[in-house]
Parts: sequence; structure tokens; C-alpha cells
Amino acid sequence: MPQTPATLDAVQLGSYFALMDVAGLLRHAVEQQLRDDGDLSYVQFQLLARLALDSPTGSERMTDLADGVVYSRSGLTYQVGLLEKVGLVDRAPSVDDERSVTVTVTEAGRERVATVIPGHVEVVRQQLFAVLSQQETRALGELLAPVREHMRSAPPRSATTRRRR
Amino acid sequence: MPQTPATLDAVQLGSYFALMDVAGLLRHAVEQQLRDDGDLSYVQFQLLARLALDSPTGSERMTDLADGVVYSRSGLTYQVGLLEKVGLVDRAPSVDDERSVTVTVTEAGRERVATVIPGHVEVVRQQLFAVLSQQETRALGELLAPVREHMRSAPPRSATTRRRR
DNA sequence: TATTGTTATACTCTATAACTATA
DNA sequence: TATAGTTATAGAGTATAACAATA
Repeated sequence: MPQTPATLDAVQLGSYFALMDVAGLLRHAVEQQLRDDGDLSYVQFQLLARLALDSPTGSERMTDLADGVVYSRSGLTYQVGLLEKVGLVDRAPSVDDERSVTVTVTEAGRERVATVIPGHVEVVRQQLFAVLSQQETRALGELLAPVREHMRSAPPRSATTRRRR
Repeated sequence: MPQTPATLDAVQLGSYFALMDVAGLLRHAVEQQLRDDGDLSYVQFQLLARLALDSPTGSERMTDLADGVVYSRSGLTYQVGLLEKVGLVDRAPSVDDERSVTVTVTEAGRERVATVIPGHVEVVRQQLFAVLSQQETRALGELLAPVREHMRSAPPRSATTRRRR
């Protein structure tokens, strides 16, 4: 890792690399758990969890699902296709807009999420929250939530691929 | 993203997802910059930067390079092989231990790092530090550094692949 | 025997561009 | 014309297991 590059000071650099390293290690651990316990990738888990836990109806349009989860549209089609193939979601044309596709978690999908969550939570606790106090946990979230908002509203340059919002 | 799974409270969940989302978005932005400006993946940049900026000699053994880099040994061989093929590093048997391989940045490798760093720094500044004050930046680093230490010393279960330390 | 590293192989994921269909 | 989504294709990255060589 660089020590004195162009124009980030040492504190910024340290924070940047700590963030990337921690997230990388955590994702690695979490992907292994999801694969072992539920044969899911992290992205598939995100999609399923969003449908099963965040959506009142268990349904979302493809375009809305793409928000924040996946980077390219074809990638979303691919992942949803995999989930459909194994019966964890259904796909159907939207009622109001024939161009849209509505994705819905199946019962099996909800069960899969339920199967996977305890181990998932356990990994996150061991890897991340074992080291942080309640206050620190809160502080971390409060630091990062605005950053996420900023990143989502200000996509990087050369946004050749269309993205929602 | 889940709202009330098994046994993480809402604050923990929020911090967890904020961390993963921010790091994912940041990595995405940064990978694009590295690819555009220097035809490097993030991992390749990490390896080059470590050799060029962290190592006094510009050299490291494969095994030491693997330290802190997440993935498998064969993955490291693959990435170093790519870097060698385009002349950014050299590989040679270590002098003290014939089993080991010593990787060294070439002059071209140093130049590539120098080429890429300004744009890299700019992306990180825009995406991450535009939103954080000095104090917040410091706080973020101080929160995450111990987490990283913990994760590195306590690898996840089923460490089937050997890893250093 | 244990460690260092490579190779062969297979697989997953992602992105680009071209395409269809509806608004 | 613009938007929603799919498909074809191609490439990058990763992991596993078997392997050779040295300690």
C-alpha cells in the first residue's frame, strides 16, 4: 500500500486502505459462509434478502432491484436467471408496464434466506462486531451512511451504462 | 437489505451494509480508473504499489506478497504472471531459499504506478473524502484499523487453503 | 514430511453491444 | 425516441487439486 502518493495525506490513505481491506476480508468470509450454507453468492443473497425482507410484497421490478445491488443490467438478468432456475424467485411481466419484469421471491426463496441468515450473522459478528463497541458500531454507520448516499447520487465518470436514479 | 434477521440489531445491520455498500461502490469506481488510466486491476495495483512504495528494495517473496492479499496462492501466481508478462515485475528464485520466488518491480512498474496514482487519488477523494471531515476521516481509520488486525489474525473457518501467519 | 510455488482445469461473474418489445 | 430487459459473446478472476522441487 502506498505511503505518500500524490495528494492524500497519511490519515486519508490509512482510512482508505483500512476500509478496502476490511470490506474485502469481510466479503470473502461472508461469501464462503453463504456458499457453504446456502449455495448463494453474495449478490444473490442481496437480491433475495431485499425481496424477502425489505419488500412488503416480496416483489420488485428489475430496474428497482438494480438500484444499489448490481452494476450492469445484464449482470442482473444473469443473477436473477440463476435464482429463477433453482426456484428461488419467479419472473413475470409487470401489470402496469408491459416492458417491465416483476421479480418475486418464492416460498423456497424465503426459506433459503432463513436458512442462511443465522450463519451469516454469526460470521459478521465474529469478524466485524467482535471488535467494536456499541458506540463504535453506531459511529461507523453514521460515518458511512452519508458516504453511501453521496456515492449513489454521484456516480463515477464515464457512466456508459445507464443506471437508475 | 434485511431489517430484522436473527441476532444483529438494527444499528449493527445498518453499519454492516453501509460498509459493504460503500466499499463495493468505491472499489468499482477505483477499478474503472485503474483500468482506464493504467490497464491494471485493483489487485495488480495493490501488488505493484506494495512493491514500489512499501518495500525498500522493491522486492518481496511470493509468500510475503500473499500476506494481506485475500485470495489463493494460485491466484497470486496468476496475477504476478500477468504483471511479469507485461514487464512490470521480474521473478527470480530467492537466494537464501531455493523454494521461494522473489518478485521485483521493474522501472516500468514504478512508472506505471506513478502514472496511475494521481487519478486514483482523485477518485478516492471525490467518492470518499469529499463527504468526510478531517476528524471523521481519522475516526474512520481508527475504527477500522483494529478490525483489520482482528480479521487478519482470525481467519474464517474452513481455512482449507494455507495462508501466511 | 512440510513448505513454496506452479499448472491444469473448471467455473463464476461481469461487461459490451446488438437486439426485441413496449411507452 | 426513450426505456426495460434479454442474449450472445468474450474476457477476467478465482479456487481446487495434483504436482515438482527444496528444506
